[in-house]
Amino acid sequence: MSQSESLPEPWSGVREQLHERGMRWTPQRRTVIEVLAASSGHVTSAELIERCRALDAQTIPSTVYRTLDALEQLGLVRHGHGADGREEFHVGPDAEHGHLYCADCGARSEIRAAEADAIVTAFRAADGFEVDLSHVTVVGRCATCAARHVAG
Amino acid sequence: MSQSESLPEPWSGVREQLHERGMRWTPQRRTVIEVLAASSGHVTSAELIERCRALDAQTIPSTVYRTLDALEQLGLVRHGHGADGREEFHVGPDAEHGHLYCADCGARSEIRAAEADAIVTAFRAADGFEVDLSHVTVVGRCATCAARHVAG
DNA sequence: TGCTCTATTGCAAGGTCTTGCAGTAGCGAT
DNA sequence: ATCGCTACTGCAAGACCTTGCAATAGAGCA
Repeated sequence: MSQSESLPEPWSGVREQLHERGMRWTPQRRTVIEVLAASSGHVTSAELIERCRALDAQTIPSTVYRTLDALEQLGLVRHGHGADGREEFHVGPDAEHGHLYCADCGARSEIRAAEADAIVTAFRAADGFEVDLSHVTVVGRCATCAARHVAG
Repeated sequence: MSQSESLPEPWSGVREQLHERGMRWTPQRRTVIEVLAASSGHVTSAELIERCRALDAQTIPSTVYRTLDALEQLGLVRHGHGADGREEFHVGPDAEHGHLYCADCGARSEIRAAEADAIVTAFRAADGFEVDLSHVTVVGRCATCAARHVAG
């Protein structure tokens, strides 16, 4: 009863969502979810683990990874790989977007709808391939660095 | 003088290319290059290391990684990240292509020129961003699996 | 409340990849 | 042929991530 379900959307119903799938609500999962609820945008696994440890010093990395897998099955987070290939999580229900990474200056930005459409459409038309955008990081050179490179 | 430079193109001139950059020709590098010369398409770091060990049991992983970095500076190989984020190398001078990976059946294929152009053009037009295609692995569902998913 | 079933946890081991450092050995010059 | 400079190697430590297994503890039910 002292179930202070103080979690903000879209997390308030996680417990029920887990139960519907025969999964369990545990203190460890609660810790991970609290961290996710306080995060926005992208987070690397390492950051997540570190923040969990701040809430609960006993946090075990493998448990965090497995919890994230579980949450991904519920569609509450999505994982992708950053420019260096390390895992990275997108938080939130509308986390469907890819990333751009400038190999020169390290700038990161999100792929916008127009470009996203261009990609999805190109592959669908040619191969019937359905792209999972959220999983993609496109590497290259941003406008500024590309210009400097040509000029210099 | 018994320099049996029996390496096939584009490897025959590596030694000179290294020297031009103030880099050195060592037995370890020769081993890595022999392995690369005998490879085609894509290879993971792990495969590369294993094959090097077959030629020279003393092979040290970190040396292989560093050699690959050096060769990448010469433009002889390019690295990218597979669907699981692990490193993967493209061998050859025309290694400029990305990959498609089906998350359902695991099928892999290369991104063809038409789609590649669509991507490059979309980003250039919108942001002035110059995409490095060889570094990209696009994850999603191939035509077959997408159809099965809709039908099932 | 107490019991059973089994999803999860904690741990340990293993694979991948990076980094710093001291010693080694290419390579150009003498 | 020898010497000096410094790029490279080998090693060790460490970060990141996965997997198998025995023990633990949620959840529903009597």
